[in-house]
Amino acid sequence: MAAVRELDYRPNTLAKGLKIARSGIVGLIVPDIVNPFFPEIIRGAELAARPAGYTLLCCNVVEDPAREEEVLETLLNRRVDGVIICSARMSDKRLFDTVKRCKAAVLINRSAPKSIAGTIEVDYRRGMIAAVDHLVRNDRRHIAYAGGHATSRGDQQRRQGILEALDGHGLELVLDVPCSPDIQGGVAGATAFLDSGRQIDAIICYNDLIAIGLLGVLKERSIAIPHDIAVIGCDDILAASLVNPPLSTLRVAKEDLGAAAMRMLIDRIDQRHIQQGIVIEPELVLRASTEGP
Amino acid sequence: MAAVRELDYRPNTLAKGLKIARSGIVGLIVPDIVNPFFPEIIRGAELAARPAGYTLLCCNVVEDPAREEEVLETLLNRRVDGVIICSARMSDKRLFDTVKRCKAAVLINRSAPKSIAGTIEVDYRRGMIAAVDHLVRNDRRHIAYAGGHATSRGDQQRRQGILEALDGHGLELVLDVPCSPDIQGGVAGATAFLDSGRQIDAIICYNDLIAIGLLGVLKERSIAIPHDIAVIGCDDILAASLVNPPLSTLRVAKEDLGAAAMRMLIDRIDQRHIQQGIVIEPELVLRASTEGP
DNA sequence: ATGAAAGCGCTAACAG
DNA sequence: CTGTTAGCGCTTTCAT
Repeated sequence: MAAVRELDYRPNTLAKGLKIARSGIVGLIVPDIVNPFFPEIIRGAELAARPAGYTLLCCNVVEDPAREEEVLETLLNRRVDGVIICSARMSDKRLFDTVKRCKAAVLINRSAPKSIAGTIEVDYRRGMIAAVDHLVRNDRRHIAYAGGHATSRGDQQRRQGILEALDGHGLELVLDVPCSPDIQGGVAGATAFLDSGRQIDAIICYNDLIAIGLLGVLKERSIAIPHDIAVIGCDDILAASLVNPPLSTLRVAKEDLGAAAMRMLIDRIDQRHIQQGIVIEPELVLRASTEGP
Repeated sequence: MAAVRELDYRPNTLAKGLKIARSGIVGLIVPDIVNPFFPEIIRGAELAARPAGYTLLCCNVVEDPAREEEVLETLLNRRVDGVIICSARMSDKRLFDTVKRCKAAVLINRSAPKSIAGTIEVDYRRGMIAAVDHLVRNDRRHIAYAGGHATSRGDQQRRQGILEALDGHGLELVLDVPCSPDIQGGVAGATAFLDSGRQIDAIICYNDLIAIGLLGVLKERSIAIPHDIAVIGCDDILAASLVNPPLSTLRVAKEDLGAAAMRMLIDRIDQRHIQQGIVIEPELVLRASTEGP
């Protein structure tokens, strides 16, 4: 102990990791760290990781599937003890093949055989049913969807919920436009809606960023919200409550989501497969971009 | 090569790191990943790190100096090749002592002897002088400051610029209230301003989150912005342009900042100390929370 | 050119 | 209970 102080000795975590075959690092892959949805997940995950002695290595893949694979490969070579992947865009086959090589894995918003990875999914289907029901209750009949990437599992679930609910009301989806999941995507989407010439009185968006971009264009074109067109987003990011008019949205407990994913991952690392899959219910938050309940 | 395929061999980065005494990991410490200022820095840093073969290990210290030290220690034990620290809150002594043990380090918004660490600083002093000048030019005479943590170097620089500019106009700072650098901090700050009973016609905020929280309270109390009180934020986060009224602010090139820090760090890792310190000039962005120029 | 061997710093197993 | 040793998987040096 005297020598420790004398030489300012620090244990070398690398060497320790090599010996005990555990790096003490868990990876977290997110599509875009600049999208405010993900930092809260990261924070939840990190808050759960540190007390358990793990360091969180979070990687941003800037919405690029090739980079997603490359990053996952890097993490595996670093012998991370486990990996959490948010909204993976890879094909099932490639994803499962790679993830199988991990000691432990948890997928957020993607399903997988429980032997390969634990899963945490937001029930966007149910959430979107609530959103559509609310719109129809307020006499909206011409509903459009500003969707996300086709490769996104969450996008498919949202669409499924929307179609199902519309069907229940004897309605059809007026328009379905894929958008990149950011403000620019919403701007482009809005233009596509307006240029289509179709009658639209409500737009549901894949996420709040798209909704915010859309809102900007509609206001510019002097379209009254919600009078002419009601808008609903998804995620409930900070900006959703701040824009004008404030945005109705599906709130997702993002920090809880991250923490739950991390706890599940640690359970799997320790070979305790207590819970195999968790489903989180989003909550419909009504603000001025749709009329009251 | 046949065997490589056969056995699905993957090089063990840990073992390699142990041998060559380079982990290939660079650390990035940010005070709060949920504050939209930082994800853009992270992205810039990551985008610069990957082509150079480094993996970015980004750590969130949730505005807690104790955790800041703990995290830095963890990174050192992992033998990271270098560290970038954003807005470090530690005392000079502790910070320098720890950072000295790194192979390479870069500090963002904190100064240090160039032998210990490279630095990237935003010239908040100059930025705030521009902000005050603009307010005074529009006949604001009773200016208050919603500041940040006293331990923040950036806070001191902002205050210095404000005081200097006010002095040049023969004015004094009406009120100086420290706020936690988030929306709640702005809400608390607004209450403190209003309860002070002092006459105030402009408020400059440490960052946009504080300004946004403040804006909410002012609107609630039916105070007209900018007519009664002008508000200026700092950072130009996404939400700044979206709130009502849109927020005037000091724009900082966040992604560039992160990328510049990473390039400087890599230079230092490679023993090329090309640039020792960089100063970034913020840009005054005028929106409706202050009157036009 | 290709191959053998030493050793990075740690832990776990074993001997004293 | 303390002390020694082998070996984790890689790179680098040295001998063939």
